[in-house]
Amino acid sequence: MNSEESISRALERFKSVLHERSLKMSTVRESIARAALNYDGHFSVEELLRVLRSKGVSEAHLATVYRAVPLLVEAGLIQPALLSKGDHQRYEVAFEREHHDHIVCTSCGRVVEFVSEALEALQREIADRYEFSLDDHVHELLGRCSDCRDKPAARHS
Amino acid sequence: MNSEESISRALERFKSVLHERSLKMSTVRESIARAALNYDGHFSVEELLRVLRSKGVSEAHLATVYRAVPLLVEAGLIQPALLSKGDHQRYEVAFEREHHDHIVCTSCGRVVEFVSEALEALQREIADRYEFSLDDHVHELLGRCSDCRDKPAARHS
DNA sequence: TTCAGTGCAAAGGATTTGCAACACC
DNA sequence: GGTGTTGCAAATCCTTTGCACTGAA
Repeated sequence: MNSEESISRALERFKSVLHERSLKMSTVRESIARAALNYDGHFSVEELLRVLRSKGVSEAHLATVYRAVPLLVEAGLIQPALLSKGDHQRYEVAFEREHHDHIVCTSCGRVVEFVSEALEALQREIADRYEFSLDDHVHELLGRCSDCRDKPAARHS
Repeated sequence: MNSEESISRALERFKSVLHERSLKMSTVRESIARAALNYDGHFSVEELLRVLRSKGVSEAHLATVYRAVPLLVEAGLIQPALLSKGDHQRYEVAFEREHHDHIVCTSCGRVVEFVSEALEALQREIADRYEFSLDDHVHELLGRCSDCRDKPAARHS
């Protein structure tokens, strides 16, 4: 979810990244970018396509969306998320959003985002200890939320 | 890598988990379990099969290994590892090994395991904060090791 | 006008599944 | 002897690609 101004800046950035690679900003590409930027939550390529279709905004083809997604990632508009969810890769808006990690309920699938500077610091410290320069990390906590604690564990997808 | 005694205990456990599900401990299943337990590092199903074949221990079929792996995971002999490595799922020995996370060099692919009680504690704290019971987590640090810091980033698979 | 973008269909690659023959308990 | 197991091949599922046509700069 983004404000109109934020979306404009994001599209501007997208366009400039495309330019650098001598690629073009097409109508379809822009629709896909907008749909992604407006997506509230974590989406798969298939789900993004569904939104595009439902809004009648565009008749984008599945393959086209698959081709656009890596470009959106490269431009920093979206980023991969929810690695542990077995099925297909999911993404979330990254543009002008602060870094966060996720805690996922394995029973109902609820996802909560959290920010912990202590955690970030600790990770930098660990990377230092092993003489790694830290570029990124994948971090997800898995458990059961307050509503599901009593129910038996059951991995959702 | 495990001692002979550890392997015996692991096979015992495997057998009992199979029993609970009225499944059987076959020769092939045992070979697969042994190969997995002896594997030093992080393996894919395909790689595990390769070891089985090379040792001439067994003519296990790929599909059979795919069928055995979830059972080995359920019995706690192995666990999924290296989620962020795009290609296929990898596993590592879990039986009688202490919990650890990984730091991966995105340039040369080197993987270092680390243990941090502070990190574990912090994760429990965060789960508490959101009223989640913490069952598990996925955590990988990505960066470049001391040998690769100068080289440009290049994701390995 | 010239590359790049798109739709479509077909290819890929990892994993799964149906089924008949086979092996444990 | 009766189940569960295995090999094999075919089927899936997500994702990628080749190609002829369309579109943006």
